[in-house]
Amino acid sequence: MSKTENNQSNVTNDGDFSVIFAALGDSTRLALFDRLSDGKPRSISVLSDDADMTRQAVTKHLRVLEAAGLVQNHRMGRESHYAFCPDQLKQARAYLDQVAGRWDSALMRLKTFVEGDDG
Amino acid sequence: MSKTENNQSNVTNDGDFSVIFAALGDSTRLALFDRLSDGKPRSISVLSDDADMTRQAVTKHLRVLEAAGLVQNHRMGRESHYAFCPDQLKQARAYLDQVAGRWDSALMRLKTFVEGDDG
DNA sequence: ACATAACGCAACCTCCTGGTTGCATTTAAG
DNA sequence: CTTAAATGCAACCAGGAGGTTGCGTTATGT
Repeated sequence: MSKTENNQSNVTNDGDFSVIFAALGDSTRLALFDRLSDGKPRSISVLSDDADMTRQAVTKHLRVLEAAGLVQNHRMGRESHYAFCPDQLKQARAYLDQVAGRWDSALMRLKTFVEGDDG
Repeated sequence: MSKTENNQSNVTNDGDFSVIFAALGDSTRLALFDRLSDGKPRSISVLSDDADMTRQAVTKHLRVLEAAGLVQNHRMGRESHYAFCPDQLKQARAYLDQVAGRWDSALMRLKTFVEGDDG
């Protein structure tokens, strides 16, 4: 990815975003994230109750989400509560908007080119 | 994920979205997708030239993107061109918007509750 | 005080993923 | 026609991801 091409991708670091997407790229984790989006923090046990896997597996998934900054963890007494964290979500949305915008303007350029060529 | 809770996630199938996010959840693939977002289709060789891996590896990544519907493939003579495909991107954006919206309205409810409680 | 609920840690296992190599095939170029 | 480019296919490999089990530790509740 260097100089042979008009590289205007302008993305400071794809890597960061790929971490976010990778965290959401598992159906179990996406379901957990989706469930926490109502704002209510939940303990690991509660989140594990209706999952068809072990508490430990859910714990691992929650830690992946936490490492990606999508979720926050607060220990309350003997239980550890995980809560939705919107920052990285906004980042991901902004990135996808940027990519979509690049595509749209490419379409615009093509359209005006064709129209100018035709008319 | 059943009935013990006010499950309004309203997501028909988390799985589909997780496939999209998983496809974007690799820095190499995200870079490829980002690069194709300018609308210009590119051959595998061109896309492999400035990647620090084998053509076969790039091919595999492109196929993952294609399987997720993020990219389209058209064979042109002896070379196969991959082009950006915006549909699934829009889907992913819409989903993230939905989640963010759920979070925002949860915040709103909390805010009005606190204000009503206080004043 | 004691039982138990909620959790962490670590070992372990299996399978998928990212990547490579070698070779065959199709297509363009000279 | 012959050569080289662009790709496909298949086998293979190492490492990581998802998941389980067992056990220890810390709080809660009674």
